[in-house]
Amino acid sequence: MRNSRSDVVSAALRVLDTQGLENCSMRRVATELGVQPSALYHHVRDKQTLLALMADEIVSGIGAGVALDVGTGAGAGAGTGTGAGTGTEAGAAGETGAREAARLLCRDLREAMLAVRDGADVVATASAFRLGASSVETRLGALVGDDGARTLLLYTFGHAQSTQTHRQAAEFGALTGGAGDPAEGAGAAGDLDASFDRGLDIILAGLAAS
Amino acid sequence: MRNSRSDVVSAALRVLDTQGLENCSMRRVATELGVQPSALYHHVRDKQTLLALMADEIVSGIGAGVALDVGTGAGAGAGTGTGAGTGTEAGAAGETGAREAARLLCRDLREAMLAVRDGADVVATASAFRLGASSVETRLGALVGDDGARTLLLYTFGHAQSTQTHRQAAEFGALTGGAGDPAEGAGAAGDLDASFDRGLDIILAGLAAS
DNA sequence: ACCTGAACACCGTTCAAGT
DNA sequence: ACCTGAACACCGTTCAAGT
Repeated sequence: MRNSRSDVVSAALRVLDTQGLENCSMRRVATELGVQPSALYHHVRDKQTLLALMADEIVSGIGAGVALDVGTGAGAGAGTGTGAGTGTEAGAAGETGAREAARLLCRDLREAMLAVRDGADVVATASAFRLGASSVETRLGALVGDDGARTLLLYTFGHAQSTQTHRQAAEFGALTGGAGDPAEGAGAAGDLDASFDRGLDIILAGLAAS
Repeated sequence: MRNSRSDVVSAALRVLDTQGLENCSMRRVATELGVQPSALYHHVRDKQTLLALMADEIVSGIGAGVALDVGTGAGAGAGTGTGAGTGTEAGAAGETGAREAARLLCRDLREAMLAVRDGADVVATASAFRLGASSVETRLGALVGDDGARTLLLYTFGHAQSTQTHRQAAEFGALTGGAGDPAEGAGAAGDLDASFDRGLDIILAGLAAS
């Protein structure tokens, strides 16, 4: 047994991270694996399938530190017992906890995508747009409802893609451009993180207002 | 003068709409134009540039019916005069008008992208991710602030992409699949529109709560 | 200015054949 | 089960040369 399916996925992720999505061809993955291109098709139906497996790998392990059931379980701060008094609401403190858990989940997802070159593109195209594909979507749905989950996910994907596009442009500019305005290069990374958080705030405020 | 730059863009949009983005190659655009592939490079630097021009064309004419300056001008319902009494707020009615104008702009943008096959993909990758590219972003920024504009745009792009992906899958299923559950096919289109509006509501509620 | 013809360095995928 | 070798039908882009 020379190579397994997960060997192929690992090699593909290595190529992705070093060469970028546009150079992540089946032929280069094969070369990375020391094998003929046709050999890949023994492990994977086609390139699209390989990209989906890569996306799964990128988001695997997301939200490990985030409580699973804030509203209903015994996990977070203002847990289970608040039910009877508050009527139709599931408990105000519990709802706040759910939104905070959703916030952490989105931050975690974003971080995982940004950790590998063009990761946001791969994840967004491979898993965002077939409904209910990811466990993250399910967990978000349980926390803030399906509409909220969808809104948060699309925002998170979009902002991560935008972040990676800007970072690549900045890298390119640093290589080709002049001496480089130091303030511009330094401020950019944190600015993008802050920008992401502000958008997250807007959506979470909207969910609170429902 | 055989062909102009905008002839190339038009031909490319025809190919896009009939064959889809994955088949919209320089060579097919050339064929559509009755010309050799190399001739295109007299009008357009490279494929990426052509895609950007196509994106501009797709979103051109958006928001024609939406008032330009709700908060500051004389356009919409509760115009200019409310300022003095309400202090730091620019007038509650004016803010509501701005958010409603933003809602119309986003709906308009979505509609324009959905009007051509894979239009959302083209617009999102070509113009969403270099900041301040579109006039739509500028207009949204004037209405609800930069963070709100970015959040609304990313959501609108993402949802439109998702919508087109699902529609294509449904089409494909209708061709290859069985007799076709009539309720499934009929309900899908309106469901996606309603889903978009609900997400929009969440974000606009969040902006109102700021 | 606009286009042709030919070439270069790539793609994804299939398929018989090997071990 | 896993892989090779060869082929098929494509790509984007460049460049000399034509009119």
